[in-house]
Amino acid sequence: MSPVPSRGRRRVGEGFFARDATVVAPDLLNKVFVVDGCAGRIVEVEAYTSDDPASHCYRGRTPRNAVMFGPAGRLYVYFSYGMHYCVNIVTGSDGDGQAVLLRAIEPLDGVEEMRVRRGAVPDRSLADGPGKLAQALGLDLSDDGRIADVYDDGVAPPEHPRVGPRVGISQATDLPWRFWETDAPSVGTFRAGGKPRRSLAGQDGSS
DNA sequence: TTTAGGATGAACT
DNA sequence: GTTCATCCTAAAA
Repeated sequence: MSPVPSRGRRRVGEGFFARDATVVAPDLLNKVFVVDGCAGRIVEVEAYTSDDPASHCYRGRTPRNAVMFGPAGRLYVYFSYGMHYCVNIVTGSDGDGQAVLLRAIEPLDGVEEMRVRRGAVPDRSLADGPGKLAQALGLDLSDDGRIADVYDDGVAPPEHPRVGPRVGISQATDLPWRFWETDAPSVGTFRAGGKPRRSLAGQDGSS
């Protein structure tokens, strides 16, 4: 077993996550998420805070989201739509009820293992969505609450990450708390609601 | 290339 | 009974 990535990668401690989700989220871009020998660079995330109507913890603590109210740096995994899991990393102070949803990663290590779990798909499609990400890394409810392994391999977060409204929710869709890496091939071709506009910054410049 | 709609299980009110 | 932070397939341009 060689997949333990210690050389050249520095583990991100709990202090990193013990900040506001809206701060941690963009800072997580380009970090390396490691699970049981599989690793991927985080290229798309969404922040969820306790003030957020779209967040599971908005209405208070429940058995399902209990982990979110615990200490930062843990995984919050839940089952959604009867078909897939979603992976979050708990942020903020103990008891805050915040998390950052991992939406997409770029496979780095354990690609073969991911492909076994995901099937024969292009690399960029191995984990280019919340559900696929969980499947590729083999995460499920039994991983709820485990310590998140995030590493910094020296690649800084993008200075100007793409920012936009979050996807797939029906509330608070105006909150620009979705961040993604501009050049990541794993992001960009999703469904209508999630696809970034061709020019978020430049706008249409019509006329 | 883009858009639209259906499927599916668990938790919450 | 309703909601849900998604994914996949089909069809059209």
